Amino acid sequence: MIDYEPLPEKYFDKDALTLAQALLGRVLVHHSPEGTTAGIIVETEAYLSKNDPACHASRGKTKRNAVMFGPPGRAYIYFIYGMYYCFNVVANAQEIGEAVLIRALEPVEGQELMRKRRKKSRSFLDLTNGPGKLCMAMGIDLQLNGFPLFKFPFYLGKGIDIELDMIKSSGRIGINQAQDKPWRFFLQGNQFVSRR
DNA sequence: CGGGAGATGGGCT
DNA sequence: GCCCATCTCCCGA
Repeated sequence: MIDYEPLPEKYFDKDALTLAQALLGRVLVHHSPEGTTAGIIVETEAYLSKNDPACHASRGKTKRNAVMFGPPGRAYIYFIYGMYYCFNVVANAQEIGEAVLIRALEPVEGQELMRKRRKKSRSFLDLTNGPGKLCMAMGIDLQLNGFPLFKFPFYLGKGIDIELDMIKSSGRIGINQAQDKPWRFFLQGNQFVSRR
C-alpha cells in the first residue's frame, strides 16, 4: 500500500537526473483548508545546472529562481503562460541551481476536491496529467514557493516501490533547448502520464 | 478524435 | 518586444 511517511530532507540532496528518477512513485500530499489531496508521481523532468539553457537557473540567480539556489527539498513554483503554475522540487546542494519538474500525478486522495478545483476537466484522467493541471488540482500556487517538502501541510512521502524497468525516458516537453537530451522520465503504461 | 490557434502576463534581452 | 518547463476550445473529419 501507499506509505505516507515523509521523506527526510537529505533524500533530496541528489543531482537532478538521479532525483527525477527517484521521485517516480513518491506521493505528494497537500492538506489545505479546503481538504486533503494526494497523488503518486508518474512523470518528471530534470533541469540541470550545467549545459542546460532551458533551466531557469542557467543565467544565474534572480528574484524568481532564488529558491533553486537554496537547500534541496524545497518547492520551486513559478507562473507560466499568464494562467498556470508549474511545481518543481529543488535538487542537489545549496548554490547548485537544479530542480525536477513534476509533470503528472496519479490521484489517490481527494478526487472530489480535485474535480471541484478543475471545473473544466471532463474526465478522471484529465485531473492531474500535466504540470499546470496538477497544480490546479492540488491547490498549488505561489504561496507555497520555497516550502520545505518534508513538513505538514505540504510534503512528499515514500509512496510505492517502483520496478526499475518500468521507468522510461524521452526528450523534455514544451521547450526548444536540448530536445535531444532524454531528461524526461515516466512510468511505462501509466494512464496519467501526459501524452505526445 | 486529432490538429491548430488563442488566451494571457511575467521575466528577460 | 519576444519568449515561454501550458491548457482548452473549436474546428473538420
